[in-house]
Amino acid sequence: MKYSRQAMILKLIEEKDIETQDELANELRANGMDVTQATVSRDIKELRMVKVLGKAGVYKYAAMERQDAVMSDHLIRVFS
Amino acid sequence: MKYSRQAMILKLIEEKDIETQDELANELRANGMDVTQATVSRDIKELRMVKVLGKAGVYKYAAMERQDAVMSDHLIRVFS
DNA sequence: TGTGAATAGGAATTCAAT
DNA sequence: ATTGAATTCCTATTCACA
Repeated sequence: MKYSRQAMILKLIEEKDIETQDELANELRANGMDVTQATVSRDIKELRMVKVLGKAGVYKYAAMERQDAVMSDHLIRVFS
Repeated sequence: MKYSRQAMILKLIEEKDIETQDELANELRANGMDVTQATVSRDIKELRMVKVLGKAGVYKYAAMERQDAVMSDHLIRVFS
């Protein structure tokens, strides 16, 4: 089921640094969710996730905060 | 020169939606800066830019707001 | 350092199929 | 609608070099 999987994705990226979609797919499978990279890619798109440069200078996936007001999308800020 | 190119990159992504690094390289060349995708990739990394889902449901490059305080980098917000 | 050419690796999409 | 397999496309990095 899609929504529990997407919820799991958001949880996973908070708990650990996920560098690739394959890695995320592996984590999901380790949590009993059978899924491929293609689906992870679609989930990432729906969740409007991004790949950001982490502190260690390594790329990792991150979630966007929900924002319902009108906004531009060429300026992004990282939050604590 | 690297810094004027990176400044141009930030300007370009504000002016128009850039979907790929090749497209960005083309724009830079159209502005007299001879550059390849490899360098654009490195610039994007240094600038901590991200690829976000734009309003039209199409991916585009966007800049991160400067943030010097300590912060997590798994939660991102789009700004107006 | 900074860069390009080439490549490897990663991600988005197509094309079924359900 | 949702997904996987395969493919295409895109990006990060390697390797050489200025």
